[in-house]
Amino acid sequence: MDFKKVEKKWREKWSKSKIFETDVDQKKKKFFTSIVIPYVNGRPHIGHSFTNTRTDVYARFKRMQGFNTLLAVGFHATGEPIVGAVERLKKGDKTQIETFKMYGATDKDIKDFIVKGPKFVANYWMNKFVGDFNSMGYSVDWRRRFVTAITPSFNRFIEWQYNTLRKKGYVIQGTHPVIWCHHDQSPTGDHDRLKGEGESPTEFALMKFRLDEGEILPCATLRPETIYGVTNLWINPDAEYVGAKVGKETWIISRESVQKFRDQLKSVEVGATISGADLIGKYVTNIVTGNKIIILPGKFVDASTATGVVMSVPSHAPYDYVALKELQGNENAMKEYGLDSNVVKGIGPVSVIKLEGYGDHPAIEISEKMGIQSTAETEKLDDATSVIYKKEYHTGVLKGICGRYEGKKVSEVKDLLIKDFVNHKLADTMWETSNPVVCRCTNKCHVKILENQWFLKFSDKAWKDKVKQCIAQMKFYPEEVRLQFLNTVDWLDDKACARKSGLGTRLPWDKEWIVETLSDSVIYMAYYTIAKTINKKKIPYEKLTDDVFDYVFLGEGDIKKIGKTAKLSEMLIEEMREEFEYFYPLDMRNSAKELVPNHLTYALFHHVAIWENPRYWPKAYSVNGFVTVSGEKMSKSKGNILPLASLIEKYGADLVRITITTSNENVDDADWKEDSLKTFSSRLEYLENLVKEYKKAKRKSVNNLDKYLESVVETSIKGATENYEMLKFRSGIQYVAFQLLGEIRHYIERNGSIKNCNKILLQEAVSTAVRLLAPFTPHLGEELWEKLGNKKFVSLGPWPTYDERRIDRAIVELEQISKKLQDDLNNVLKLTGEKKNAYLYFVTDKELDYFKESVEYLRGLFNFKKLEIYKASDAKKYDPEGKASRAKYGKPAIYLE
RNA sequence: GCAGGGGUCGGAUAGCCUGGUCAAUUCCAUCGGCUUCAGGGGUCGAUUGCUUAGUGCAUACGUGGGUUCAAAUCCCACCCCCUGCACCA
Repeated sequence: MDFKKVEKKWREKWSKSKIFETDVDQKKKKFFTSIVIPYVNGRPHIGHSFTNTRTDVYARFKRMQGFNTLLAVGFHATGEPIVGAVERLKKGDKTQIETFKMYGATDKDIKDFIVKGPKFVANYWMNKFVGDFNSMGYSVDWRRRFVTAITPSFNRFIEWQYNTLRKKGYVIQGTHPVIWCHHDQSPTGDHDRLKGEGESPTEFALMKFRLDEGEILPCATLRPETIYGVTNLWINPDAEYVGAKVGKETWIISRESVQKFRDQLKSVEVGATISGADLIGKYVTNIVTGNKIIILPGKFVDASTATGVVMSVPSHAPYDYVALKELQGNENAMKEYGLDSNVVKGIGPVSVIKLEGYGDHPAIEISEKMGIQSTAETEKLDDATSVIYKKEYHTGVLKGICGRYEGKKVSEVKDLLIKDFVNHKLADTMWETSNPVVCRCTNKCHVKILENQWFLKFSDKAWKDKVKQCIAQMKFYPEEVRLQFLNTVDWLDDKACARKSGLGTRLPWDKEWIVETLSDSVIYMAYYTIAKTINKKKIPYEKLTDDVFDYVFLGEGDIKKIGKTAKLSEMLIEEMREEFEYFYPLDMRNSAKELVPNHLTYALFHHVAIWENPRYWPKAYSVNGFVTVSGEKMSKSKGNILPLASLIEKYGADLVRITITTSNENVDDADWKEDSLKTFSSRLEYLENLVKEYKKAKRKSVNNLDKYLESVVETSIKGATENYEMLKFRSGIQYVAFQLLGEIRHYIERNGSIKNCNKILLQEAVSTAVRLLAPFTPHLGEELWEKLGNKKFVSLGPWPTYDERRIDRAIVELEQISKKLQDDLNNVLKLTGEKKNAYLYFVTDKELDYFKESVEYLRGLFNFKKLEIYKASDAKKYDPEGKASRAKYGKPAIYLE
């Protein structure tokens, strides 16, 4: 069949007849779902299509079942990527140009992108999306589309959403540490990093040491308990330090760290520059213990990390021990910095922590065991540090030297120590990452505390409980993901919901903030219900006041007053209200698993916050995995991204649809294999052929085989319907493409030829197969449906119904016995070689009767001259070797000669 | 570190929650036969070993142990793999 021609034909018919434009119909039950709003900085590839096609298949299934089904699609442009892409294009970035070109942008388009900017880019790709979705045969009501951040009335809707949330106390303001790029003046997310993926801001204790002159040298550490074992400080002699006024104190810190403190809400007045070398040899007081210790040179000290001042605890820190030993063995270095070698050599480790399995100085032990010779062996040192740190943290106990903290476990006392030290002004704290983070712009990042940031108060216990209540009444496919949602709700903390850059809607009460992407795409499904009216009547956004939305979505207020102040006709307001009331809630949301811990969960938070009444909460979530291509992850670098358009061009939409949707049905990754495409291609051809041939069936009488076929049809309908219902498309399609079609083939073969088949039953079987496949292969479905003599669209049903009573279990069992008997005959013949005559002995009359109809078929199948059947108890039977005695029910005895 | 998921006969998947009917589902792959079939067609058979007139036995479901008349399925320990951890779509 010419798939492309057929697909074009039906796409046009659908579009002309508008059957996918869904309006309120109070007489019919509705079904509302939407495709997860795609981000338009490119074009759909096979990855999107897995999730999206599953959604369309489900919508089509529901539509065929008779639901007034609305499948809505909008588009997403909120955030940074589109803006970023345009920026990169301006700089002539090759990868960006290639990416866009791969999706079909021309040189001229690229020029337009640069000149006309982000909104143009978004609209450009949106149109491509619409085209591709249509080519795929998605049954979308396009009257309801919009683009977030770009469609003004949608932005108005988001303003209403945030005003409402704020009124209810769900939006709060606060400070928050983020990893910050000073160069870009923005937070640096994981994906924006050249180095340091997975790093997050950590609060370090800042231990203070005082020079005799009064200046403070602050050392950042995660191990404040080791303050009792500090033997010296390390300063990088080559680095530049500054004296800086911090509060009432003067600190000596590396020049690089000044900006950090400023970004962490400390006022820092920079004074004199001090070279690291000048500090070497001076003494400071450990203000916790009162001990005097010396400052030593350490070139390994990174001035850009923390404060550039490091405290040395050789007993418990491998780096410090190795560095100290290195210096003690280096007379030249000591001389160079004017150090008294006797003093340096006199420094010995001070033990602070008792650690099982180790002696007094775990760091020394492990360094020696690992044979670490110099501070240059950073890999080994990092390992050693990590081992000691973990072990001491979990099992170490503080010794007597720690005064009132003696006998406490490190893990128990750490927080208390920091608190005590800070309270007594012996220490401060600062934010830093454990490992360096480098921004894509190659700048080194540090932690900044953002002020006046707006948050969604996801930590709110009552809010969480409500979400859990929502989860309890929802359906999940597969059921296992319910747990993931519950866990997400538990660990979710306050979520920053606004940024200062990118596309988006401004917070109505604080215009310098823009609502962030994951926060403006959580209740947009509600907007679909009213988008039709807004788009059709071109309602200007100013008329969509908060009062209007309150009335439409919440049923609050007096419509007469609202209409007057908003200058909007009451009728239109009522129309929107009716649409919302009819279509809401969302009956099914299908999505990829990556959205479980964010978008899908946030959507629940927002729904329960805005709509108190559970009637409006989402009904069901379905989650699927990602798509790999022949076992490999799709990525730009591997060059294996498969744009949807090129696949449709190559194979036609129906084949792509059925192959991708049945490639997997749980949350594991789905693999796109061209091999499976072949399988379906031949199955569909066979079905097509059946539609051509079925009319040749002439028989009117009904025999056992017909009853068998009838039973198989019923089982297939049942199996397919039940599995589709749970979006288990792979299992469902097995009933149709493999079981049902296979059994039809078997049926025709058993009848000898199509001509001998029962006319009505064969037609019914074929018609059933066409319909059960139609959600997957809608174009072919329409074509075959038409060829079967139907006048209406198969897309509108009716879905085949099933009746358990039509399944004749006895007949099914007997046919299975027959298949098994064939196997047995085969086996015996293989062992004995060819035989002329066959004799079969049955225990029951039931079997004997059934096989009477099959004698000729079996004889022909094995080329026997003669095939006779007997009841095993028959006295007159022919049975020279007494085989009949071995017959059992379901296993007739065999004699061959 | 915190949280979740998983390791099944060449590949991919089902079954395990509610132990036995599981040598284990289904698709694919490979090999062989057939179909006047020649190269993305259909169909039948084989793909742990031995044995056999359609059978039976022994090994098999990450590793090691346990519970039980009986375990892929329940319990314990261990090894390995994957995913998410936020201001980013």
